[in-house]
Amino acid sequence: MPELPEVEVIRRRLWEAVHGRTVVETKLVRLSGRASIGTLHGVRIESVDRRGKFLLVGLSDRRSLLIHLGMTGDLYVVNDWRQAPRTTRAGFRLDDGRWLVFNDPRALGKLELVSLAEAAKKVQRLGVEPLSAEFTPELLASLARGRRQPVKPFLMDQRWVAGLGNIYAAEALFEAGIHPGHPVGSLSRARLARLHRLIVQVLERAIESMWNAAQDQQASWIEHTPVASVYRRAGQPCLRCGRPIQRMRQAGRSTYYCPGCQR
DNA sequence: AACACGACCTGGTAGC
DNA sequence: TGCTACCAGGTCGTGT
Repeated sequence: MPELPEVEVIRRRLWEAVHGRTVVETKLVRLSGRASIGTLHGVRIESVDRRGKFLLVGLSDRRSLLIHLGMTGDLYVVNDWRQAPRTTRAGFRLDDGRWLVFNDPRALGKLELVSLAEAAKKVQRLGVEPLSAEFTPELLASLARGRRQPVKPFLMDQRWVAGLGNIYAAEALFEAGIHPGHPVGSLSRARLARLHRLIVQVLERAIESMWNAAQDQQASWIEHTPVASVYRRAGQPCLRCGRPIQRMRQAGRSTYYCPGCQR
């Protein structure tokens, strides 16, 4: 489920819950395939950072837990191991008795324990952070220049801009009034500037609204996106013009858009 | 370059 | 109720 806003909210909740705590026991469950890690104990959690859709949990032994949540991953703290769901893949007991749980029903996530240098290297190939000062209309324009690729797959490619996934790419394009199939390189400067602004806005709004919602909940996943004007709304009327939202296939993924509002 | 497609995995739901 | 088919917020590798 996690794109940038979800991962960011998870990061903030995690930081509040675990910073300065020491891991005293590791439980690995169903941890095959993409997840690999040794056991972990006696190390203090010193930081929880995010880069794109990756979480980096910095440890006192100069190593880092590098986590990608895949499609269905979640990371949170429970008071008791018995509260961890059946689909849990790893758990870390903290020195206050609580458990940091990596829950991942579809098991498409990744969790690995690497050196700080290795972690840095792995996230190095990611593109610009869309909520950083580095992400400007000019940068977006220069990334787009000369590319004939449809704008939506372009936005979802983590090498250019890191953190947008299927939902927020579709939502930002709807807000910007841009058709997802429009070749990114032939969008006007003004439209790219508008897209830039709406990417930032859509992400910030989602973080804010989920962060507020997260204050009330202890451990459960924030169920749905606060901003879904088009995503998964095929056949339903567009909130702006009333025409039915369309679904199309792009690069193997569903794209939702309004044929009236998006050109 | 820009796709399509399959692999990796499991669960929810719509339709019969 | 039970079965099937399709859908799903991601990434990676291969083929065309």
